[in-house]
Amino acid sequence: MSFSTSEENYIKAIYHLQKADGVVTTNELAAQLATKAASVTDMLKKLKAKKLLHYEKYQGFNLSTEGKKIALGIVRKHRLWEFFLVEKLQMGWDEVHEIAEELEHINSPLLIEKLDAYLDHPKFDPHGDPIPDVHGKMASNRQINLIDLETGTPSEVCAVGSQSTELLELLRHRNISIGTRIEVKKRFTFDHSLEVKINNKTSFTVSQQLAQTLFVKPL
Amino acid sequence: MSFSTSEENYIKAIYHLQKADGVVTTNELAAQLATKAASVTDMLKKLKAKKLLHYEKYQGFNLSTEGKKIALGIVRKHRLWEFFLVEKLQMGWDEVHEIAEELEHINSPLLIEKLDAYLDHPKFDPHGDPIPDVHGKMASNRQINLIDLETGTPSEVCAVGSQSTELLELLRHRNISIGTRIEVKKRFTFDHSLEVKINNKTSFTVSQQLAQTLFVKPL
DNA sequence: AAAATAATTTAGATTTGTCTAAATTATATT
DNA sequence: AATATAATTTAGACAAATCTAAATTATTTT
Repeated sequence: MSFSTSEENYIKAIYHLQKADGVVTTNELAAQLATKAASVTDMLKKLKAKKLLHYEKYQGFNLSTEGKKIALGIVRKHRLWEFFLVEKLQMGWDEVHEIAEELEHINSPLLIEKLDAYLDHPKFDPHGDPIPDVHGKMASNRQINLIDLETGTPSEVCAVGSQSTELLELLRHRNISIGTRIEVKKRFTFDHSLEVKINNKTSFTVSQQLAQTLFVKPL
Repeated sequence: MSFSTSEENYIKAIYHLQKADGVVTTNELAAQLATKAASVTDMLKKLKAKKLLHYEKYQGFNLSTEGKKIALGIVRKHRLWEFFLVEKLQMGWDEVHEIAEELEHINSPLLIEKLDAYLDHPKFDPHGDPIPDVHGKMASNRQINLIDLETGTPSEVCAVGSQSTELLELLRHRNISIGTRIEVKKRFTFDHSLEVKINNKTSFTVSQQLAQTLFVKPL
């Protein structure tokens, strides 16, 4: 079965709102989609009829197992395209979201598998969010971008936003790899660079660009 | 101004049907779009109101200057995406059309300029059709794929479907470049390879894959 | 627990793009 | 030139997705 762009947007929005297994309300969803509550109610009936969500009048709603599967497929497409736009087309990570919102509705499993392979099966998108695999599985890490790590919080490098040789060369030179302990010592607002200490030993400066491609898990 | 997917499909179909400056008829267009004549009439009124075509009841129609500009923009997107799918994602040139039909409606001038640059400003898509530039200009060559060239017709190499180093290496080795005279001597149906003669001198065999990336202009 | 307020749903209308069936216009045939 | 046929347009209906305004249900307040 295949879904309209509108249906897909509702499914994705519910997915993001229901975090874990919470229940979503009509007004919440209407706000998220910049639409009216009445429109949401109409769509809920349709999605319920298609067995994509659990919904009883006035009681809130959340995605069924099938609905979650659909949502993860859309999230997968969105994040793979974002990765492509930043990594291959050199777009800024702040200007790719809207374009990915359109690309995510292109319907071709073959295309997405080819794209995934071409990008070398990335695990995280440029914002650090994990990319679900074909079966909907993804890294559940509560990871954040190094640039967003609070000063003084010990943490561990858990992902890199790119596989480019240039980046890997720099990381090797700095002795940074997955699992390396890292802590922000000081931030310079002028150029958004950071002074970090790794493995409680070596200290050095990290550029904004590098900090944006490194993902860490606070310990 | 921006257009719906449906409007864009009508504009593109009219563009392809009106070849040069011919007039298109309602039934023709209905057949092309697999829709009914009545639906076409409805849309024609809308497009006329938007000044995208010249249309008088019962008299046929064709694109206005503005309409052609829109059409060329869509054709540009379609062919750039096809090039991307074949060249980068390694898809077969027979399986990319439908996907490009969806991708061509993504609306982001920045995206298309970035994609064009990433692909190294290709002049022809994988089927040998010229790709319009940002201003709608394109090679007007009546060129065809080498694989479609009739046996015994002298012709001239006028484009290559890719800029990959692997291809360029092979072409240098074979002494083939833009302007080289080429003629098909024999075809082998088993593997679709061709025996060709270049510059009326050297003969050798050309694989199906190579023949599909070479474009020639019959003399 | 009743009244007031907030959230949600229903009813009915609108827009876009489509359709069928009927009416109109153009073209071809005799 | 009149008639038959083919092409096109009009009229009216329908589905999807949205909206406003009114009605209903839930929640909060006193």
